[in-house]
Amino acid sequence: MQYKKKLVNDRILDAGRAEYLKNGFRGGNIAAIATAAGVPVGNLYRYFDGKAGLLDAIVKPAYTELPKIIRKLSTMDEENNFSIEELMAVLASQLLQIFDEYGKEVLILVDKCATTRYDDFNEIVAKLVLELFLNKLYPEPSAVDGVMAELIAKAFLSSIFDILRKNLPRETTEEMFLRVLKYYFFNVQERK
Amino acid sequence: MQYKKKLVNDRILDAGRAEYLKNGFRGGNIAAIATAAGVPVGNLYRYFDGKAGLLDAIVKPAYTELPKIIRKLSTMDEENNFSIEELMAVLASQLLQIFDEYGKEVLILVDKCATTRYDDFNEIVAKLVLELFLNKLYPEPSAVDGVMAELIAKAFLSSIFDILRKNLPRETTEEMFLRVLKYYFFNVQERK
Amino acid sequence: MQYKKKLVNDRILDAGRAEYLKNGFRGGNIAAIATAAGVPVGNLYRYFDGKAGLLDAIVKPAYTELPKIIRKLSTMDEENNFSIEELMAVLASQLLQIFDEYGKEVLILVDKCATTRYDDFNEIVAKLVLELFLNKLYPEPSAVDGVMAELIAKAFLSSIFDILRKNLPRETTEEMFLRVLKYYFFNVQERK
Amino acid sequence: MQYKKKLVNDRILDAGRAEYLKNGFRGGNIAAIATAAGVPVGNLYRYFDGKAGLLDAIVKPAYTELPKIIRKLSTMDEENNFSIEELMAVLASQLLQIFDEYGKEVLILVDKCATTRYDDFNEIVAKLVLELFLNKLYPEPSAVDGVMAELIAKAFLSSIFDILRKNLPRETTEEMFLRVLKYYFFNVQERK
DNA sequence: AATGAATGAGCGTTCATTCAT
DNA sequence: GATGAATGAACGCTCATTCAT
Repeated sequence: MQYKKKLVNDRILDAGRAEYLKNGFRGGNIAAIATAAGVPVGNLYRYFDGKAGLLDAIVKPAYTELPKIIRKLSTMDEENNFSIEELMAVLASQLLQIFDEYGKEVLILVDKCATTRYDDFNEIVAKLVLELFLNKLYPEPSAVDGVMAELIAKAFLSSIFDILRKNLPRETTEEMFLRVLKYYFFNVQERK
Repeated sequence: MQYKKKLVNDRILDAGRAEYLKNGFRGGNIAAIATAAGVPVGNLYRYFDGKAGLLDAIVKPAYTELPKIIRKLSTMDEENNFSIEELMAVLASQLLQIFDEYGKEVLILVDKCATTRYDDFNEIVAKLVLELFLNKLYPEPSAVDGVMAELIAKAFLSSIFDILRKNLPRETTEEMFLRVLKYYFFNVQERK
Repeated sequence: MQYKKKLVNDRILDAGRAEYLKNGFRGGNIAAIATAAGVPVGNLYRYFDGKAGLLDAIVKPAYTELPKIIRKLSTMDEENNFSIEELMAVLASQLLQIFDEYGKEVLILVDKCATTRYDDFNEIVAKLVLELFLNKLYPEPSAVDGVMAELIAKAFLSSIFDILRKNLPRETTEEMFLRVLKYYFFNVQERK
Repeated sequence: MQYKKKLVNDRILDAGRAEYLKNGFRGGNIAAIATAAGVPVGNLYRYFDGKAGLLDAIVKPAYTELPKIIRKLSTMDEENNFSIEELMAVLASQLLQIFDEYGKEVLILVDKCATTRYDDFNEIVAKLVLELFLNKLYPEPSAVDGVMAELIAKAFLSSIFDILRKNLPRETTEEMFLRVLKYYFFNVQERK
């Protein structure tokens, strides 16, 4: 029973991921997911706790992992006192790794989870990125600097997610990541 | 009684705006809008052409005006050959004006119009901003430059909309607009 | 007040007649009637007792008059012992007269009063016509003769109403009435 | 479970047929049909495409078959040059057959399909019957003959449908059909 | 008395979820 | 455990009728 379950489980996850990515959580259709997965609706409910439960299963790992990685980077940074260039390089490689594993899930979180319990994902990640760079960008931030830093963090992320959306080859993605990082975080103080 | 109709009309618009902003178009509930407006459902239909018609009434002006203003800026730029600093100043003041009038509406357009006829708003505006700045940022763009320019246009807009979301006092908003413009478009070539 | 009322009253009746004739009672729209009559909806309700009451006002005279006339014909026939030809002539002229006054109303009764209290109109009139002719057509009717007579009465009426629907000039209508009468009631026994 | 689906399907069809026959298409109530069929509303939509789709399922075969049969009769007539008596006999038997299969459906088509896509049924059938008999009734028709022929075709049909409405035993129905045919189409020229 | 805005029950339809087999 | 038919609450919308002005 368990080995069979794994297969069905994955087919449902695949179909759900595709459906939620295409139509969002609200617009997503459980019957369509079941059909795409080749599973009767009733059975889908044996594997997942309904529409919301399936979303959980698809999206929760990415929802917890991405913040975790950025937090780990923060502690690494505190320990090593990275230069901004070093931080950029590490962040780029870490993001790449996450997206290799959770690319679609992240896009669902970013774009398709309005009115779900995940709709704070953007805020959470932006706040973490902000913390990561704030003291490097604005060592003694004014009020306006603080707002700016927040805006930059969000915009940086939205650019990163835009790249992700483009589904480019891995190397191109990597190059774009680095250019974007440079664009956002290089010589920021001179641009005040 | 014209007075009264105007009042009801506005109450419905207000309630609709709030509902769509909170729950999006799909998630928005007509009965809830009617209740919030203090109007029975049926009466709402005397004022607006259903759920979609109400969205039209709320959002169409912003949907047409914002692109129009950017296009006008493009022709002004062609005529006067603005420096990037001049262009930034004019754009900032124009955006401020639009947002004074259509702030919430723009946010609905940006975030809450998936699966409506307005879901191309972000693309349209991004493309126009891109055209506005492309030749100033990358006079002879490479392929990667082109992608970058597109990313920057989108990110710039998302920052602008983030500011809008913050609902800051007008002067602060203005200052943030200018800082953001500077952040995005100043000395870009040196950041390649 | 009373002289004004007459005018408004008639405009509503006209509009209602047209609407019910076009769309039937169920399909008829009170707001459309009010608009066509140049009267606010609310006022229509001061003149008539709603959608059904307006139908009453339009249709009741015809609903009572047409049977009355045929009944009168029956008693005349009993008194004078008309030949079938004479009866046909009198009936034709009487019907013409009724239709001059209640043409549209009869058509509403015939075609557009399904599910109203008038939906027995066809039955009632057919039964009366049947009585009028039965003893002349089948002096000693068998069971099948009785059914036939009923069918003929109904069919005769439907032909009469068809002519009415055509809205031909009065003389043509009259000629058609006579031909139809002749077609239905002449030498019937030889057609058994 | 195919068996079960068939059963539910038929229960809905039965309930729909009864409801449409009683209240017409417009007046028919989907919830009432579902209740009568012992099915929740939602399930009805798994079987039929809504109110209109259910009407289609009930009525379409009759709508296409009855005209088809009359057309086939027309070509048979052209080939064999039937006498009017022969034509009458064939028509009677064909109609009987259709009504055995589609009796109620035809009555819905005749009386209860105003404002649907089937509301031309009476016209279509009348025109076909007219074509079938016109040259036999009035080989060289005058203008008035033409109108008369049309009236007769319609009245004949309404008599046929009246018989159908009576729900008589099959043999009686057959006898009535023949008498009606004889009544309408025998020695017509002598009744001018 | 006149006006037309307000009212809300009722409709056809959808779809996440449950349940009988 | 697997299946997909069954379930019914909830939605957007209509329109005959009422009511405030």
